[in-house]
Amino acid sequence: MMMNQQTLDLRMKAFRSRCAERGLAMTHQRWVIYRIMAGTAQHPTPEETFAQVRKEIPSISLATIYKNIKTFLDAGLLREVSTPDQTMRLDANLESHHHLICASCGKILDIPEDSVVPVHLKKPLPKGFRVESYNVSFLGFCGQCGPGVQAST
Amino acid sequence: MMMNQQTLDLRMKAFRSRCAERGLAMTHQRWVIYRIMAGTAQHPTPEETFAQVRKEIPSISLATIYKNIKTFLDAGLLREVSTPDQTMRLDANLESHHHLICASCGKILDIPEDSVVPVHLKKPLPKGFRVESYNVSFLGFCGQCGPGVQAST
DNA sequence: TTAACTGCAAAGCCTTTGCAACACG
DNA sequence: CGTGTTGCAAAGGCTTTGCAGTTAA
Repeated sequence: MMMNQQTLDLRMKAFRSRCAERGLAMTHQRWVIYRIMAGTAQHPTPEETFAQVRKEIPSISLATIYKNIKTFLDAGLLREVSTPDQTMRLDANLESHHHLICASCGKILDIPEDSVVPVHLKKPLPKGFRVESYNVSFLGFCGQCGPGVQAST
Repeated sequence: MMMNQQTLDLRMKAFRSRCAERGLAMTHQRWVIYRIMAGTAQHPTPEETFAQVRKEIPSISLATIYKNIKTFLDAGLLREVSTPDQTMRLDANLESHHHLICASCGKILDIPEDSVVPVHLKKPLPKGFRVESYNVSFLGFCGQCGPGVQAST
């Protein structure tokens, strides 16, 4: 996960203009929150993001994390992932993709769209329904868990 | 949705033995909760279920609904559906199936497994991951909503 | 009869909101 | 400078828990 200063500057510039396009101020907090979310494939919860951001901005509050997550969702900079968890999980990967979910530890891995043969419907949909997109969730067990193995804490 | 007394008796018997198999007492509350959940394809929330059950058992408490939902989930009589909502949605349809989700009003419709051509992976999975099942969520707009149309309350 | 279940009320999360001080543009 | 943003604290939902009384088997 090495990243040099130049790359970071470029990303910050890109983020700054994406904010500008939407009339959002580019604050230090926003940049750190976004950089951390976009820098992980872990689909972090607000709480996990808070913990990470706090390492850089100890004074940040959880409310700011929540407010900005909402702002980013509205702006289309983040997406919410559906999981059986009772807490929100976020995804900064805006490309169309699918998910691999470990039934034991809950870990979610992304699968690129082109790893899956396009899904077809064999039968007509209920009348009037128009499909815009679809998402496949594969449920199974990751290497660390394996079926029958208890979830590690 | 007509159902005669005989059919109901049969279902109740079936439910009673399913409870017995798992060492669960067959209470009036449990039967009504289960019957109502199994009698709808609407993937009800605990609150919606509470409202329905209350019509028959006005004294029931929301805590009893929650406790029994948990009991049924553990017993495998219900499943939890993943949605972008922040509230739990339940499904008494235990057959393998897929979902059609209206992006506007949030309604979820079931699609039988055999309406979808089996999904294939073109590329290998991350090392060690074993897939047990998968679920396809189609996102779109139902007949009542249509894109661009405001969600009705 | 006895273990399990119910209903109530209180507590526990996660998330949102109101407001004064502060920062971006 | 003015609007938008932050941090704090309090409030709001949804869900869980503890307990005394009740019920199924």
